[in-house]
Order: sequence, then structure tokens, then C-alpha cells
Amino acid sequence: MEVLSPTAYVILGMVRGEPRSGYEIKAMVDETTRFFWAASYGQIYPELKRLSEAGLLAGVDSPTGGRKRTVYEITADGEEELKAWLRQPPQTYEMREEGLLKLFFADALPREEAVEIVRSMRAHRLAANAQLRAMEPFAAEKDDPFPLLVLRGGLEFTEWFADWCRRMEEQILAAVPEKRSS
Amino acid sequence: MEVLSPTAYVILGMVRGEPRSGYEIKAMVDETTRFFWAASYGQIYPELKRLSEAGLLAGVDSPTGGRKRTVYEITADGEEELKAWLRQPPQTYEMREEGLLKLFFADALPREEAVEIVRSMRAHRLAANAQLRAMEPFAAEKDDPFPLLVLRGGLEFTEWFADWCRRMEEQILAAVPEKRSS
DNA sequence: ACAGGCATGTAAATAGTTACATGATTCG
DNA sequence: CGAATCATGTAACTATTTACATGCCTGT
Repeated sequence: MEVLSPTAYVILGMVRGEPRSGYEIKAMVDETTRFFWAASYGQIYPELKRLSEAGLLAGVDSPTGGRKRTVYEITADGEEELKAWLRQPPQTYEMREEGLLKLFFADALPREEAVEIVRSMRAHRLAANAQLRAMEPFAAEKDDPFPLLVLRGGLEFTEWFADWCRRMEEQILAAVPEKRSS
Repeated sequence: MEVLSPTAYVILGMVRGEPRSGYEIKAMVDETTRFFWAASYGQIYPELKRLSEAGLLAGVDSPTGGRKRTVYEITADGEEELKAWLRQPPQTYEMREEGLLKLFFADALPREEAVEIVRSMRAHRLAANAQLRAMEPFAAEKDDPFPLLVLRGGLEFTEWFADWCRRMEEQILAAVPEKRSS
């Protein structure tokens, strides 16, 4: 069994339980996992084809009205592949946080400009928090408890991060001495 | 002024203050920003060439003993470019956290296996915390306060995350009911 | 009639990692 | 002398985003 691309598993997971089209998978990803695992059409459609060829998914024609449409359902092999992956310890722990990089180099700016960095970061996290907040009722009414658990983790994380930014703002202005020549 | 690649700025930031070789930049990144902004040789060396051609860096031969070596120092234009970038609000806020994706789909596993996911995540964050802890004294003795500030943010983040995992472990075992057919 | 959403896909560009190749120097 | 580290680089691969193209259906 060859190794699948990272995006393959988000697809397998999304169609488990109920068959979905590429378009629906993309929409679900954007509503749910995008904060920690994104996927674009450019990945999803080719991957659906590969997974079907590998026998892990099966495409079923299922037009809505006259509009043609293919939904993909997971096969027994696909379900096994998904579970085997779920049992492996996670490998990917990546963060690309431009704000932290800027803050790391912020000594190059005068303090009043340096605090702008943490203000931007804070605004971003508060906006993300509000988005998650708006999704919470929908996740809460579902049968599967894990998406809600993860969403509440996101809520807590964005709150922690926003608060850290607030404290850093104070700290930079209060305690960090200005450099002689920046 | 054309837009630079994302990696360009980490290089500009790393050579500001004192000139460094590609090898040293890579080592610094691995010691400091890698938790939120990584870079590989395959990005660094070609980028050093491009930045020199663009006049934002200047390469200076500076062999150590008989071993040839080029360090790059930032030019006035490079300094301006770096500061202009620092003044822009951060654009990139990405996370790719395989553990959260697995947890999101964990309903496919029995509960005893689902908790293994948060246990792995917790172990990972505790290990990261220990690494940051070991770096703290070195950051603390530097003149520039921002790297230390960012590092302490990382310390707090990994602690929060590890604690969240611990609480999720309890919660999954205690409150989340087992499904009829998983 | 037109806007907006549903639906599928691809091409091109950009980003990034991994592995490899090469060779010098330093330290034990 | 051999291992580790310093040092520079490239090729191949993998991953991912963005933009574009197409066209149908539904509601106003």
C-alpha cells in the first residue's frame, strides 16, 4: 500500500459517514478544518480521481436536478486506510505565523511601531474567534462530538493568543527599553 | 520594487545587525524561528543570490582559516525593505496540525484509541516546551528583547496546548459517549 | 434576464523539502 | 586517521495556491 498524500486523508475523513462531491468537500473543509488543515480545488479534484483509482473511494453519479454531479463514497479499503492513518502518531506540526516573525525582528522598529505588530495579531485572532463562535451552534447539534471538541479548542486557543498579544502590547510599551539607534 | 519571497525577509532579518553566511543563517533559523517560520538550504542559498543581485544584500568574502566562506551584510536598501515589510500587517497565519485533523475524525475510532491522539499531541508539545526551555538562557542574555519575548510566548503556548490535551484526554474518557457502531 | 451558487476541472506559478554531491577544516 | 562540523550548492520531488475556464440551475 503506497503512501497517500497528506490531503488524501482529509478527503477520506470528510466522505466517511456520508458520500460527498468535491465541491461539498471543499465547502466542509472551509467551514471546519481550514484553521489547521486547508485544501484547495487544485488538490481535491485530482486526489478524488487518484483515490477512486486506488479503490479507496467509489464515485457515484448523483445529479441534483439536471445538473450533473459525482459524489464519492468511502470503500471498505478506504475505511481501513483512514483508520490505519488515525492510529499513527501525528507527524506534521507546522506553523507559519508571519506576525511572530515580525515580532522577532521588531527591534528594527521604534517601539510605537513594534506594538502595531501585536495589535494586528490580536485583531486577527479576535476575528478568528468570532468566526469560530458563529460556527459553534452548528457543531453542537451534531451527533459526532469530536468536531465540537476541536472547535472549542480553537476558541480557547484564539482567546489565549489574543490575550497574550494584549499583554505583550503592555509589556513592550512599559518595560522594553527603547534602543539608542534604531 | 518587486515583491520578495516570504523567505527573503527571514534572511534580511537574520543578517541585520551582523553579517552571516548561508550556513549560519540556516543554523540561526533552526535555533530560533523554526517553530513558526522554517527555511531550508534549498531556499536560503538561491535567495541569498537573488537578494545580492537586487542590491538588498552584499556578499563579502570572509574565510575562516583556509575555508572559503561568504558572509552577507544588509545594505541601506535592504534595511529599508525590511522595515517596510515590518510595518505591513502580517498576512500569513497558517497552521498544519495533523493531530487536530485526526482528532476531528476520531469518531471513526474506539475511545481508547481516540485518546492516543491527544496523548501524542501532548507529548509533542511537552518536548517542544523542553527545547524552548533549554534555549531561554541564551535568549535572555542578549541585548535584543524581542526574541526572548517570542520565545516566552512559545513556552506559554506549548504549556497551554499540553494542558488542553490533558483536559481533552480526561474529557474523552469521561464524558464523550461511545458510539453504537464504530 | 441576471446574479449567485453549484459543480468540475486544469495550468501555471510558487513554495518548500529532501537528498545528494562536494570538499575543507577541526578535534579527539 | 576518522568523525563531526563548516560550507555551498543543486536536482528532483512534493505540495499548494491562484487564477482561469466552463456551464448549468435556481431564485428574483
